[in-house]
Amino acid sequence: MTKPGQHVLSTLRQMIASGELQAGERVAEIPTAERLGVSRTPVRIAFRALEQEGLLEKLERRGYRVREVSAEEISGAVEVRGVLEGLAARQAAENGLSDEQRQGLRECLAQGDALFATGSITELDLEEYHSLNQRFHTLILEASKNPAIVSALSRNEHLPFASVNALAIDRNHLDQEYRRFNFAHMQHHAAFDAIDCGQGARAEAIMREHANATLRYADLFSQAPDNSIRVIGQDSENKTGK
Amino acid sequence: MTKPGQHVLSTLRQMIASGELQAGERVAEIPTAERLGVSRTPVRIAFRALEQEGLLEKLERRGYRVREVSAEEISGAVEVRGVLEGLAARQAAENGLSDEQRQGLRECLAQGDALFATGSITELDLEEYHSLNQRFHTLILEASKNPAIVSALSRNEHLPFASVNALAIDRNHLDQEYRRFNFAHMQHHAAFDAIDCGQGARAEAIMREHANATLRYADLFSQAPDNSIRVIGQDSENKTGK
DNA sequence: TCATAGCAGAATGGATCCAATTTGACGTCT
DNA sequence: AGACGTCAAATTGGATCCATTCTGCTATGA
Repeated sequence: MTKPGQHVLSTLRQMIASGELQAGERVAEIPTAERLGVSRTPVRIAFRALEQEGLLEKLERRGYRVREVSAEEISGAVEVRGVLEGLAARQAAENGLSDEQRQGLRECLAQGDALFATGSITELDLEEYHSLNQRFHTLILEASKNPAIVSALSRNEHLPFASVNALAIDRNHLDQEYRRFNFAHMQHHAAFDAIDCGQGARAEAIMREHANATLRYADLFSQAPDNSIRVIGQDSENKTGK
Repeated sequence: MTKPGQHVLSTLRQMIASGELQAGERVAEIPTAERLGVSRTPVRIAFRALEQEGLLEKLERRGYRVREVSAEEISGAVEVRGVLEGLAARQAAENGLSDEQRQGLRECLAQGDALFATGSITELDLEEYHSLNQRFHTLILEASKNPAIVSALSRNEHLPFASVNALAIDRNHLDQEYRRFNFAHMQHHAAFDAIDCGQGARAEAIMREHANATLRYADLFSQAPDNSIRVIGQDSENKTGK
């Protein structure tokens, strides 16, 4: 923990993503500070940042609340991600890839090929493919040489992805997940091909559609959010309907 | 000043946009706090926010520095704005406009028509058109019903727009500005027509190209030989090449 | 019995205090 | 003369303290 401030921020992010802080739950500075063993100052900073990221919403004079993300919001964010990564792919195609960028993308594709070669996939492989996927997308963003895309995306990075990534892997239907990720991987191949050939419009179209692959489609939207407002603290059993 | 914290933030933003804090200049918490007559706490919060907005960059253990925005960065941000507003226009076309949205957009167009009807334009008119323009764009973003677009855009709101909007009006060539804004206004008409007819793809294409109208094109990039963008203000004679 | 006023508790926002770390300079040694 | 080590100044980061304000309950009066 070389940077305690950043540590508080990422810890809270993780607590939200993991569901330790449930959607709709109220969070206050003092209990959170005590819980994490730090002072109120870094917590205050972190709350502001998390509000910016869309993970918290401010209740005037009553602290913050973990935002509930609706299905529409997620699909809207996915669409935003689609056009931005589409733009990135187009600009990457127009700029041309450097040798190391091409190399990095090819490695991602090859490692993915190896993963899917067996015809089945384990839970562990999914984790590995996930990091592979992240790397591929990051490389395309870099290749666009447009930092504004990253900025615009960083807002959505946690809102849809923290929710979707935690949710989107259905470990009870690994065969179904296999097909979904295999399809996404094929889109990666197509996107790389288009970028490497300098086909900007095609690369854009592929990446734009590809964003939808981060969803499990209708399957995703079946969770009922709890509308009750609770304050986190030591007495969480005291959350009776009051 | 009901919200001093917000006040500090917007004051600093204004100081950067107006050039009172020059690009590349270092800013520290204590002098800034004394200058604004507040404590270090709100300044610290504001610096974090300004860093997020891309107006400041952090120097490790040495405070912050006002970022210099390159021409490439601005054109990249404009392109991001283009695809996002294009997406908004398409979704607005797909969703259909509500009666009041249609009414609001038509009012913007009519007021713009009145402004341009005389065939010439004064500096005052430019200010008015500017607010008109803002309203039009905001209405389209609202009509998209996709808050993620606004989120993604808010990051870019200050970086390119604070610079470009202040920059982009060349008060010495109002006739040229007239033609430029007239063209932009025609694009507004076209965009509204496409949205109102439910032509999503056409609306998207128009708004996407329209983003470039926020630039003075090549003219913009010929003023700063060092690639840095300067803000025109009251003391524009002090812009010696240094 | 219901409504209103007042009071206590709680929570944020800002100010100040303390600690840790880095920068830059100065002096000395090789 | 140059380089290295040490020291002081400055600056951020975290912790604590005080003021303000909002909420919710309670008590009293109609």
